[in-house]
This record gives sequence, C-alpha cells and structure tokens, in this order.
Amino acid sequence: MSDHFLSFKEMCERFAVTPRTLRHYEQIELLAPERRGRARFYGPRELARMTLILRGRRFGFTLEEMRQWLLMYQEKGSRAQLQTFVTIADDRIAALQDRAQALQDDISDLRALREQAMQDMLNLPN
Amino acid sequence: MSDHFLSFKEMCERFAVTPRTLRHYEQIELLAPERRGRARFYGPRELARMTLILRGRRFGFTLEEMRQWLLMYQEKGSRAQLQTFVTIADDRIAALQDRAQALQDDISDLRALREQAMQDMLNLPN
DNA sequence: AAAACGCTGACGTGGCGTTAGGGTTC
DNA sequence: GGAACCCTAACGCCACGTCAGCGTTT
Repeated sequence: MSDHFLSFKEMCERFAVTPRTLRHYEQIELLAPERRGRARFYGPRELARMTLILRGRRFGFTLEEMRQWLLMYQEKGSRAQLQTFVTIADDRIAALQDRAQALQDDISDLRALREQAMQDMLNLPN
Repeated sequence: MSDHFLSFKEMCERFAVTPRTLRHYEQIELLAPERRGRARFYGPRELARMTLILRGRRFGFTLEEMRQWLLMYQEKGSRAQLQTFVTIADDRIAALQDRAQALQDDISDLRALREQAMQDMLNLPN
C-alpha cells in the first residue's frame, strides 16, 4: 500500500537512477525520505526536490549548488530570491551557450578528421 | 637555450594546462618528456601528442581511450586502422550531436524558467 | 640570500560504481 | 527455503587540485 509515497525501487524507476544515487543524495542531505523501520519512502516533497535536482544536474549545477538552491526555495520566492535566480540563470544560460558553440566546433573538427581519413584511404597503394 | 624543445612552464602555457596536468599525463604514460637531470623537456613528438590528447578530451574521450589511440597512431595508418577510425568517429559524431541537442533543450528550459521568475516578480504584491 | 621555478609524494574532490556481508519480506 | 528486495560500510574510479617539504637555478 503506497498512500502516495514511493518505495525505494519505485523512486529509482521513476527517475531512472540507481539506488546508490538516491542514497548518495540522502547522505549529502539533498533528500530526506521518511523511514518506516529501516526502509525509505519518498513523498511529494522528495519527488519535487528530486525533479529540481536532476534538472539542475542537466544544467551543469553541482549538487552543492542545488542544495543551496533548495534551501533558498524553502523560504519561498521573495523578490530578492527571484532576482538572485534570474542573475544566476543568466550566467548559466551564457555558460551553456558557450558549451553549445564549443560542441559545434568539435563536431565540425571531428567531421573534418573523418573526411581526411576517408581521403587517406583512397590514396593508399594496395 | 631551447633547441626546439619546450620547458615545463612553456609547455603549460602553450596548452593552457597546469603543471599537475602535465605530470598526470606523464604518470599515466600519455606523455614521455625528455629528462635533462630531473627537469622535463618536451620535443615535437610530445607537442603533437598533447595536441591530440586535448582534442580527444574535448571530444569526450577518456584519457585511457586516447592512450589506446596514440598507440594505434604509432603503427601508422593502415587501411584497417583508418577504417577503425572512421567507425569510431561516426559514433562520436553521433554522440556529440545528441549532446548538442540536449544542450539546446536545456537552454530552452532554463530560459523558460528565467522568464517565469520574471513574471513572478511582476505579480508580487509589495 | 631571496625569488622563481622545479621536483616527488600523498591526500582531497565530486558523483557516483561496486563489492562485501549481512537483514527482511513474500 | 529461496528469490527479491533492502540495508550499512567502505573502498574504487577519473582527472585532476592542492598541499607539504625539499632541491636547483638565477
């Protein structure tokens, strides 16, 4: 019976992460599942946090940065906090755009190398 | 006097890496600088290898993968090796394109969050 | 003799993976 | 009673960062 709490395994499946990842996040205090006996159960709060954590991870934030973030979020969005968010987000967006550009350059370079190898093969003797 | 060998520090500057990085690459046998006394000197061979290593790193290869690569390169480009390269390169190109797409998605998402925060600020009371 | 540069060795970091060695539940 | 699931504790990995303590060169 799962009130509307997820078991450990369900949580893993929902977010496509390993058990080790969930335990790790708990150890560094990103998550704090309920304990019934020794077993872990994840309520709506943890689901919401996990969603934010994974999003942050994709954006290239460190887990520590996400922890700070979640702390701020708890105190609800004051104007100052929203302002802070916008500032940080602008930074991140710029960083991501740099990476995107670098990636495009890398793809071009690698394509060129590939083409060169093809040419080299044609020019081989035997 | 630098025949046409680079000193340790020159090497760091040339490739914009820290001393630790050069020593690390040496330890895992990616580089093998000449030793004059205890000091390290880098010749054309090491320059060429370092160029390839950093390129590989940008492409997302692990250092171990690069080590394998450099081994293959030493044996000169036979048809089979060029063939292998093209195959691997195709894989890598596909992977890089996936990452590029994911990055674009992330940027869009983050932009949307930023915009939302701006809206939230406008709708605040005081 | 002080500043700049170098060396080795070793421990720290982030984000988990991967055993080892158990307990609990169907 | 065995298979599936859970637990904690602890070491391993990569690509270095960082620090200690010492030697060499200018």
